[in-house]
Amino acid sequence: MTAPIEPIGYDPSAVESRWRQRWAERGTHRTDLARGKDPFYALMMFPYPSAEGLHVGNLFAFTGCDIYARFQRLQGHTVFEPLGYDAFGIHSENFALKVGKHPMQLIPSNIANFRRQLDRAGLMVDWAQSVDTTDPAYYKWTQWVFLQLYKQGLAYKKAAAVNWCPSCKTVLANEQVEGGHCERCGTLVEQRFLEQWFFKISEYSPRLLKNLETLDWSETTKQAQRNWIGRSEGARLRFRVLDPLTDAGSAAVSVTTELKMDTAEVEVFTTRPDTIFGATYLVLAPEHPLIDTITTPTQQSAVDAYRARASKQDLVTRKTSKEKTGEFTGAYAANPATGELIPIWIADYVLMEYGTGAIMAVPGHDERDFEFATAFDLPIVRVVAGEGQTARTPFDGAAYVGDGVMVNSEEFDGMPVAEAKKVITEWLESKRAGKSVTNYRLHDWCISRQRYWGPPIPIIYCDSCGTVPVPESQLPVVLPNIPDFKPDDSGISPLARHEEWYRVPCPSCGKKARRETDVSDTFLDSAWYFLRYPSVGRDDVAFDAATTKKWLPVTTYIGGNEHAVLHLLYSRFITMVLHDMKLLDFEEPFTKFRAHGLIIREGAKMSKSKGNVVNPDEYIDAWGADSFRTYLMFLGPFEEGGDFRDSGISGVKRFLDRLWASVRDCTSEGTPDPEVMRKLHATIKKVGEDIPALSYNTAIAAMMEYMNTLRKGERAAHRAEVEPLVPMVAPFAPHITEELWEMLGHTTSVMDAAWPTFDASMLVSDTIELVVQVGGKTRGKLVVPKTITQDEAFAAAKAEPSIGKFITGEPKKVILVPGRLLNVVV
RNA sequence: GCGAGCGUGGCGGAAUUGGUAGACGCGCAGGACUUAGGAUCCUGUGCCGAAAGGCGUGUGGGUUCGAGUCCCACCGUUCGCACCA
Repeated sequence: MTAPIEPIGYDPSAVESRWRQRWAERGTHRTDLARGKDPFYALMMFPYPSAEGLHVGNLFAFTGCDIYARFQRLQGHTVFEPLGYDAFGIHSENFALKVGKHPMQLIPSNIANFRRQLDRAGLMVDWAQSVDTTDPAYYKWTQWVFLQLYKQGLAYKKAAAVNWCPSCKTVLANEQVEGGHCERCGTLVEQRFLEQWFFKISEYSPRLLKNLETLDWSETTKQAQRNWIGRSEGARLRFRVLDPLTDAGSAAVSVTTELKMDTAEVEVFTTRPDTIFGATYLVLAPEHPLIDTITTPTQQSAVDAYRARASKQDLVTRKTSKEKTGEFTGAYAANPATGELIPIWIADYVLMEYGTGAIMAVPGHDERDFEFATAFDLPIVRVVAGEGQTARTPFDGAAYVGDGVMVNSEEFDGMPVAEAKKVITEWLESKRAGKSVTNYRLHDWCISRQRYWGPPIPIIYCDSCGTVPVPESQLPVVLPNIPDFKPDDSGISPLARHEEWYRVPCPSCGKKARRETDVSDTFLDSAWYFLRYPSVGRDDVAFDAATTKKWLPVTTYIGGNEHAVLHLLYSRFITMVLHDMKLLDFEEPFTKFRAHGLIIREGAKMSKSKGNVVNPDEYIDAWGADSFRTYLMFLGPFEEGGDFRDSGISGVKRFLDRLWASVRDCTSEGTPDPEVMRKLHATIKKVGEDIPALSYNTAIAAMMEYMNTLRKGERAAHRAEVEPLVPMVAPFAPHITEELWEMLGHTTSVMDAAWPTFDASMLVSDTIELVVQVGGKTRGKLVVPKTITQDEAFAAAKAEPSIGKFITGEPKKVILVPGRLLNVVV
């Protein structure tokens, strides 16, 4: 980096340390939660306190939020701006494993380091209301949240697949699987079924989707949630399985009469019920429970082998590999539309967790089915004809997925696809072969982690009473400090190795029982933390009713779009559940959400391997926090991020130096310059509009522009010209502006000053600069009265030689845009 | 593959409803003050051209008196999601 040889202008380190101290002494950043008027809850996503310390990305986000919050305070709101630490989870645990330290040792020192760095950044954070998710006083209530869901029947246990490393004998998160191999030992990862706790978030799909319409959120974030929830309309259709022993191969069998009532049925979900006449086979997911019943003896061993292979494959590669594999079960089902027998296959391109885990394959009109049918030589029938196609148009190596009319579909031939969807579904419904349904992609939230570094799930298993929730009075279930927190070859959860911990009496019958040894997902810690901040200190409740009513929902939430889906969706879900329990009077936690951009450097993402990581400490040492903050906001639109360059920061420092000098040298004698005052009012207006729109870069540019006007030709500013600028700069550069505010004779914090108001009458002028175009090309400009008419403007343009010379002959047309422009068409 | 966004000087980036393209900053050039300047201040700075003038917002079309902005096609790039039936 290019550090300055010596700081010029004002000395940031002296000013900044002085004000940090005064803020602490005076409690400038404390929020009067009980009595504050006009509450404004400005929330930023809390960080994971890594050992590397604060990242510029964190600081960029926090500064952006802080500016917004400070602006709201200057507007007269009582602002609450809390910050805490999201310190549980696999990141901390993996790092602890790597450096061979215990997370219980590591996290407090990481937090202390973060706090030191955050303090230097000049954030208006009320540290008295902080949270640390690893503090038992916090996770007591995380466990309480779990119990509320359990009470509502929204927490349940079921077996689900996890990535399993047979060599490390441990569960791996998806990000620990690299190309199907364990990132630690390189062994091929398998999947394994474990009993895990789930939250029924899928029940809330329609509400989570519908409420999005009412939220003031970044459109990209809303769209990401919509995609994730994945609503699709279609139908569930039932296919009767024929008894393979009696009917296999006899394609002429009439399906309607000869079937017994107890015959198995395959239910599929499809968004294209219209193509039922083209369904030439069925496919079940390898995990489908019906496979055992329907597979014929001759196919049994092949099917078993395929299922074994599918289960060996790890979850990541299975989902990304596009190659079609499968196996025939030997069984057939009847197509309810055609009555024909179609074979039932199994293949891993069908996912058990979506829809019904089974599909009807329409190879003519679905690319995946087409690939599969081609690979296994299954029949492909056209049932939709597009423009210029007929029932007999051959497929040119690909499925036809476009629009068109039905063909080869008996009485539905000629019907447009959209209409056929409806009509054919109704027809199938009347035949009791299906019904129209809305399906959601969103599946239940697995909150179990077979790990150490998280809050223990507050459940006890008793041989007599079964699953017993830990009574709320016994919370927290404290995570024990065990030295062997590593997942090792002994089995599943590290806590499961500690009998002295998991052996407890049953809370209901007192007999010997056993604790749940899994911990909960980090996303649960962060799904409710915003409820806790205002109620920190209350040991008796998770959140105080009156305080919550006053301060929530969160007024504005600012954070990274990497959490657009999971964190934000989980927070919404938990809030809805608590709302339904009448514990909250709102069901959406974040009224307004804005996603900030990403800071890159020299066009590339910052990463240790590229060696382009910016250490905020260095820059704050060299330039001061005020310059650093302002520079971060100046380098691009906040919502898009920007390119960090060492060279750019000097311009911002110069701006603050010039502000300093202007205040120091300002005079109260004489009168302010009217032109400067006009510019001042225009600047007040512009900055006051830009900040709430998060257009920080243009707000700073406007203030710089004003500074140029103010000091043009080395003039000394009048006090009235420069004083209003101080609170305007304050959100960006809080330390220096406190100092300047004091220099101007004020005894209270600049944050308790009012945002300057602008006088709209100052902005209007009697004359305007009229741009004159001839034939659409700009040829000059004229200073004219605002009320000029078209004829007058034309005459004036013609009279001006530098413009008039382009007006040759009679104009075809003259256009006046009042107050702006005159275009003469020749 | 699907979805969303973005392509503007040497660089980061500005541009109401279509109405002076390049604000602001960096860099660069010239000057002032200086023993000195990598500090500070002032002036200039899209490209070509001596000038007049011409050309310019990824490419090619279109609408319009007028397009960075609107429409169509394409190219490049970034970020999500990814066999979701």
